[in-house]
Amino acid sequence: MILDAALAEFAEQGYEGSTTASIARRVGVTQPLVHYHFGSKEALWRTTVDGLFGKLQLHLAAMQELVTDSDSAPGLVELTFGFMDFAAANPEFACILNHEGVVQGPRLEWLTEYYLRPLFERWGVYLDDLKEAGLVRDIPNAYLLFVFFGAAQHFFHLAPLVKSLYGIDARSPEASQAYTNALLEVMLTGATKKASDPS
Amino acid sequence: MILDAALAEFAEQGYEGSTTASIARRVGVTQPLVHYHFGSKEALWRTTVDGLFGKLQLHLAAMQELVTDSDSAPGLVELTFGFMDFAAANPEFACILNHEGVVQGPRLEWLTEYYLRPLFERWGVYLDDLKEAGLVRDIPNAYLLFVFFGAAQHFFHLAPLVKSLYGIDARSPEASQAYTNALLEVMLTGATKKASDPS
DNA sequence: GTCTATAATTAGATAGAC
DNA sequence: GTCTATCTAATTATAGAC
Repeated sequence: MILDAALAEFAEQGYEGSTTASIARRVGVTQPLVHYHFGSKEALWRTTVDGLFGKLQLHLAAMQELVTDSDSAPGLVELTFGFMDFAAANPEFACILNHEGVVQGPRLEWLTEYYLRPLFERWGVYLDDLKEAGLVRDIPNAYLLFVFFGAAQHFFHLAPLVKSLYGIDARSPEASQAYTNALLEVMLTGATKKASDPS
Repeated sequence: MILDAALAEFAEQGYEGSTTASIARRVGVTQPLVHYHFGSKEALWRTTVDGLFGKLQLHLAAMQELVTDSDSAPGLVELTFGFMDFAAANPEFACILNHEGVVQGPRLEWLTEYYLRPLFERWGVYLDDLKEAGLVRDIPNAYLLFVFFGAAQHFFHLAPLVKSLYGIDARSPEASQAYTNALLEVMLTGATKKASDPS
């Protein structure tokens, strides 16, 4: 499938570093075929990203169905767990965001407008509710979300670096689960040991 | 200065996406001049990264001089503050790591061996000490450090995305300081509000 | 749909004048 | 040291056969 190869290539190399010839080589077809199907490199990139965010939206919608409560706390938990789940299973998501988020330009504007702003605003509404209820600290959403967002993605995004440093396969189910637990523990209660903790 | 332009280009575009012609254009010189000074694109990349990590090491050494205590806690605090300081002032650091950390290869191996493993091991020694002293939770260093590392870099690394989403200039001194405070608060005590907190 | 052939442009790198 | 000129290979994209 050309789109799978394109996702892998764009995730690893970024838009500028990717070539339609290399994408074609991954699938074992010729380079002009990529243009026949998608028109241009730019159009291929958009179709690829559309597919990725479509997958995220489907994943989040499936999780959100389980939440019937009108309260914000379960909504935030499901959104957060759902996102971490997705980020662990689809490291290309973090890779593409980390490539595109560093330079202003039409691709970033498009990503923000269509996909990222709605996602962050959904999170923001939950957080505002929970701050008002006195359950979450009074830290601006931009900071709170980037702390979570950065920590949630880094481990999976930089899987080859994790492997090189610690010999851990960050994309294995065991490591994913363990990292998710560690992150949520730190996000909820901090990394320091409290007097009330079990020794 | 060619090296400054190279750092900006490699940070924004990654190695594959960067061109020696574009780097030359940033400084207003011709493309062959880049080769005259550095020999090849690969050699230019290494010289650029050497300079960046050299700057980090100088920065950390200057901070560490202030720590005379043999205890681990002040050492960890200085290393952590020093790193965040540096990451905020040099967002290219995070950009380059996020480009190179996603694909196995000679550049990543070189980065890990020469610069990243020593840095992470230094952090690890402090953390092990503090875990033994019962001050830090019993979470593997790989997880603990990637939570911090990811959160610490994300905000500065994705400054254009932060701008696009929240209108905040992540690289301004005020935002840097506020984000650093927020991150340390969450890392130390979590994002949830405790009964003991002031209302 | 998938291929071969190829056009137009751009890449990294070298030679040689000043 | 910095330039112009240039080589070779690779890039996006199109035309046309099957």
